[in-house]
Amino acid sequence: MTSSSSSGWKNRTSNNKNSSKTPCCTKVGLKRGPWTPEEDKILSSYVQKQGEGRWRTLPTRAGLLRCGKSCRLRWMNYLRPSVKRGQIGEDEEDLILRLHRLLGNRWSLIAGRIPGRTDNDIKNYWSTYLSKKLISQGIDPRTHKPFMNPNLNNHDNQGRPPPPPALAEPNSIPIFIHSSHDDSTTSISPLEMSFNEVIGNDNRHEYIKGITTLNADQDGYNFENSDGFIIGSSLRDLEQDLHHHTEFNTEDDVFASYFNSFINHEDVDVHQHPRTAKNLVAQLVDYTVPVDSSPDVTHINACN
DNA sequence: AAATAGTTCAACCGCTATGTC
DNA sequence: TGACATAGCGGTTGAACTATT
Repeated sequence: MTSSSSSGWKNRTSNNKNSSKTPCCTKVGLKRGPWTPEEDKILSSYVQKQGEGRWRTLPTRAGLLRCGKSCRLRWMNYLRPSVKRGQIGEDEEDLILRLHRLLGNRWSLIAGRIPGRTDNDIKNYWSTYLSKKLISQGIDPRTHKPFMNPNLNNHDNQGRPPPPPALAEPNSIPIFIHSSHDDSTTSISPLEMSFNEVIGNDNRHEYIKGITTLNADQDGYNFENSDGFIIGSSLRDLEQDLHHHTEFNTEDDVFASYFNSFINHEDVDVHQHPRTAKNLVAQLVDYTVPVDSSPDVTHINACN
């Protein structure tokens, strides 16, 4: 649907619950509702010439009868050349699911990791399609875990029970993994995280060693995998991501300390707080690894 | 063919974070 | 340090569209 084809946008000003706050678009003479192709053209050419920003005064400068907020939204969500239109692909859907499991409804952060998609796109796709898909699989879209209360698993209108809960997704962000029988670590520049996961039973100690690298410095970080995705854009984002999503909130100080050591390329003694270290690495190494099944951390070390 | 129900998604709102003075 | 402006976020709305009865 293109907004420019619609015409009946109702003025909702009179319906505002809080009438003491005046929405910016209620100013007399300012237009609301769907944008026309002419308005799009004016806004596009103005922003391409003058650049983004100063949205409040942009409408006057550009000759648009819109509020700045509306102009910004139209540009960011629709007119920007980098905005990708069309169907969301399987790979994008998979990434949205995994990022949502980690980040929750933080649409902007999720969108920031999916080139060309806006937060509005992701949000709409989630609420109209993905959340329903998870529910139909017996998975709670808020927690990404199977519904605990069987009453929530509604039978369909023909009395059939819902399908069984989906198994955990396979690790779909490949990282470099090799088998090893020793737990020594190998340096990988510029920063290495290592983990060992015991497989087999107690009598058969076999380790899978996973190694990945995170290029981080004071200006930012990137975490690239073989899918070609670069996850993350700024150090602050990463810090916020991790702090908001650690399930060990009571250990925030330890977590912060580990994290600071990590970004400062300092060695960390993981044995004092193994659970927090495990959580940190689980979050860093692979967005798809649930904390419950994340591997045991044996080492976090800096290398130059 | 018409009525109704359900879905989609652009655009809105209120609120918060951040920057500037 | 506080006031104000601005940018950006997540939640919500509702017209347009599509499917079903």
